[in-house]
Amino acid sequence: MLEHQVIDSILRALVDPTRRALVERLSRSPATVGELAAPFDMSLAAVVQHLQALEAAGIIASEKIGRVRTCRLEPGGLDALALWIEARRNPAERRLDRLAAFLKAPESPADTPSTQEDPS
Amino acid sequence: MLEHQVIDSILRALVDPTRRALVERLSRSPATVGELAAPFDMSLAAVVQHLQALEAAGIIASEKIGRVRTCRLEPGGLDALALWIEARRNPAERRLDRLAAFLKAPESPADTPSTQEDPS
DNA sequence: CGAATAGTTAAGCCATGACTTGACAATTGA
DNA sequence: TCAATTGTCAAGTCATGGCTTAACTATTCG
Repeated sequence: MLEHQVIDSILRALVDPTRRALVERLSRSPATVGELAAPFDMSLAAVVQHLQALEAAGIIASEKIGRVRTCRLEPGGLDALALWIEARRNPAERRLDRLAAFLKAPESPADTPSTQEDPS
Repeated sequence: MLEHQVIDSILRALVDPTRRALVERLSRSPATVGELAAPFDMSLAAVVQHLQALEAAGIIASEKIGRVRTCRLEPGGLDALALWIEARRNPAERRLDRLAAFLKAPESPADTPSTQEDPS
């Protein structure tokens, strides 16, 4: 998945106030779907849909034991967005993007454009 | 404006890919509306609307000289979101929220609930 | 087993947001 | 002054996203 799309899904997840509240709740401790839904004035199904969006974005993870699903915050789930922001904060630090790309490169360090280029 | 709403408007601004591209462009250097619109396959009016959303969110600023408007990135425009993310990254640092609130408190440091409470 | 619990999925409704077009305003150059 | 440039505003169209209800699955308890 391209970094660009990762950031897109994170932002689409966080733009909803209910999902932000869920993230804030989970930043304190893990919780079950029922516990997470309780404070909200909406159906359980709606909360489940929000949780699915957060999980698809890699912001939370969950495990189902028996009939109960427990959700927790995914540690590095917001890193991509934090890096994007930091890169725009000070343009001089836009190298951070390359660093991030390098750090999570899968294989073949030979095909990276790196610093030298355009030998035409 | 409450911090909660600031974060909301920042996220609503950044969730659109076109507006993110505009921010990325402006993170390199200021530019006029026409220059900003050029790379996009959409009407100038649409780009203007995007720029208004970014400015309303405090992410960019602009100044009109003659008939040309020049836009630039607003230095601290993403700070509120960056702080929110940082606070969720490590729950132990959720004190950052209080710190941020304190630093931009207008007056009357007497009405802050602070740490002690519920003397019932 | 049978009923209650906990969650999941699907379908549909409705508000919001992104884009278009067209009319308009204001500045600048010939 | 007239025309081109640069942007702005308003109204309307269309797709997307958030919520609901209803039907359904899977687990636990009596």
